[in-house]
Amino acid sequence: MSSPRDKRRTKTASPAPARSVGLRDVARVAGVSTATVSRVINSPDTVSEELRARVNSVVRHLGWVPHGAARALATRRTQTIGAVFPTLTHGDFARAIQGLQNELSKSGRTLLLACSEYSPEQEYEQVRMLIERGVDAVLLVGEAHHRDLSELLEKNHIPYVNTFVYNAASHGTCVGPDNRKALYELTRYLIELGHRRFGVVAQTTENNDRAAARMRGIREALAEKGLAIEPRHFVHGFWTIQEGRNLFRRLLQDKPWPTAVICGNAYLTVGALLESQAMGIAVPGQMSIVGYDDIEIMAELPIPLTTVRVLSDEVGRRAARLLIAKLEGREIDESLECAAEIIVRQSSGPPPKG
Amino acid sequence: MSSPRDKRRTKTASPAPARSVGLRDVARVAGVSTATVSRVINSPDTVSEELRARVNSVVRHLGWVPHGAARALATRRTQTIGAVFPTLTHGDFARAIQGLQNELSKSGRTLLLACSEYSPEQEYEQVRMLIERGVDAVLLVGEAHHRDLSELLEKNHIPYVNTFVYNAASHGTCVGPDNRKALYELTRYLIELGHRRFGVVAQTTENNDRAAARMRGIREALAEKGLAIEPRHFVHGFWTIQEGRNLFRRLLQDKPWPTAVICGNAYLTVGALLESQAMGIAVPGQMSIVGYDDIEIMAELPIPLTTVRVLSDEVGRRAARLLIAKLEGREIDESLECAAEIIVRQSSGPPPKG
DNA sequence: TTGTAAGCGTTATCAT
DNA sequence: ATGATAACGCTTACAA
Repeated sequence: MSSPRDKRRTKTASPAPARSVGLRDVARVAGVSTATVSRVINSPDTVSEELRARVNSVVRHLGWVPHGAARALATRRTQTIGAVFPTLTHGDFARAIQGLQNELSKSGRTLLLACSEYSPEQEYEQVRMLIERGVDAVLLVGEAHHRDLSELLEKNHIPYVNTFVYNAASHGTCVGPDNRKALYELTRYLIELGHRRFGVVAQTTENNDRAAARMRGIREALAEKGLAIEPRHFVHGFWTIQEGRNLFRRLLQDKPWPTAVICGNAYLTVGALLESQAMGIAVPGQMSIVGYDDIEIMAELPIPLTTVRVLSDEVGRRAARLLIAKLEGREIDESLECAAEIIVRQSSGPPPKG
Repeated sequence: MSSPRDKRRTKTASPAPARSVGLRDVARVAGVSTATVSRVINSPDTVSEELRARVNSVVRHLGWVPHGAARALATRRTQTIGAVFPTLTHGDFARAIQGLQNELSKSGRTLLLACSEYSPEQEYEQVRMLIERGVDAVLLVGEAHHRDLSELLEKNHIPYVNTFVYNAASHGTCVGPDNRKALYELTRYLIELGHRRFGVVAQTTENNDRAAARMRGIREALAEKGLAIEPRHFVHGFWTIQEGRNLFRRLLQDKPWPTAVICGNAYLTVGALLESQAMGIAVPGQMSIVGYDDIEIMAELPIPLTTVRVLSDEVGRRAARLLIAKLEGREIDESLECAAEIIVRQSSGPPPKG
């Protein structure tokens, strides 16, 4: 008498690791069908009290861990979402990842992480790989991507979200601050303090539409008052503290100096301030220095820095909720625009007289 | 005439997303068997030039992306490795993740990320979930885990590695610096400068065996000279810059002050230095302040900080290589101990006279 | 070199 | 409420 189950283990002998306990074993030991075991796991309330208890006890006893790939194959869902960040060491992305992770784990989902190194090609490749790994949805940074990326995602029916960007035109696909508006307002704040001569220490805008939008905000606010940044007062490069120092020094090669210097990110800002102190410049008496993004050190330096605070972990969290909503076919009611709040500290003030 | 292929799509109509192109479609369009398509992907050189070209072109044309779960089910490998970090925002872990990621992607592997929030229970649960997700191997931080964790991993034949720890006794399972030795040597360095009265600003050692090992290193070095830390000169807490400031201030409540203060991590050190400056203490003239771990700001502050540099991204990279070697049944020849180098900057010097 | 078909460990349909 | 069994989309003996 050969039951259908005996079919297993007839031929195959893959070089892969020895198989361990499976749902089938649980079913056999518990004396129920595989369907019942599956139900106990996935919809316990459709199974009688008694069987549920029996199966659960066998599961624990045998130490069975369901095989995700098999489940994924059957359900065509992995409960995994993928994210591609330009870099992982930048403070705001790290915080976003933490928030994302937190929110996902609430619904038993996991994060599959990839890194584009600010290259659209690499971003495309990473997304492809994530899709191959079966992610249910994808989180991206920015809204400028490889030209084939959206097609790739749509062909595969993968919901996605662009983070750290927001503008009304793209509502529903973006979660983040409105970069342009944030720096528009920061610049207005400085103009209202009386500043007219501005310097900018920026990170390169190549493959970084967030940084580009921020530059736009600055320029628009200035243009409204008939102002502009002199070319020699616009310097840009990488984004470390070191680079901030170097760029700041370059900015001040010739007089007259700008009375206000806007920096493109937290690290550049810290660098600029430290260099200004090394050069003996009085901040804000002689010059105001402001930044974008808020990392802890900015508030702790001897001259605490005025900056724009974005709650990056909130960006991650909201992006997660948006993706989950999309997966469940729900509409989302919460706002997708994240506040970008100007935190005025001691590094900004009116320009020097005369 | 009904070919066996016609069996598909008889019953099932899952609520899951519409299926898209599959290997079967590629095979059909290219006029070859499914086996051939599979071979073109996995061992191209066993297929004739002609078919290979034809299949590849159909793959591109149809935009087929192989289904990872199906492949994982068949091969029992996911090419994914899991990592559980206590937190993701701490600088050294972020760098390790970056290194890990980098090294994994070289061999087409991906990182599945989880976070334990310094809780052994949560770590255990996260590992369980990673196993369920089918990770081929697991990276952990530290070597003190939930009591059932190693059994869980071993029962499931999952290779793993403990990172950010190293001691000769556990060679082969650990990749990282020898925390005890690193702080033993840092303390020796201070003793040799002439310091006798030490203060420690530590992060809590609860669920953090790395921090505990570092404390041991300090105490051993002191004990060798018949020295010890006065209880009131040992303060500990969380690990932010803020906390560093607070703890430092508490440390100096009564005189006589320690002449050397050792901090448990980079953020605490920065906080301690900033607070010392706010208090008008001369560093290093009046007091030396040293730290553990090296983040960029430490080198850039007005008084650059002496600290222990650990190449965290190298920890991530080596851990990845070790895991891959284990998966491939290879022995690894490179060292698993990562250097912990004392970087002497300006914050340390001889104690004040008298 | 290429094709056939069994099997990977689940879920879900259908019947009971 | 439970059981039998056909998918899920791929890999890989084994046969040709």
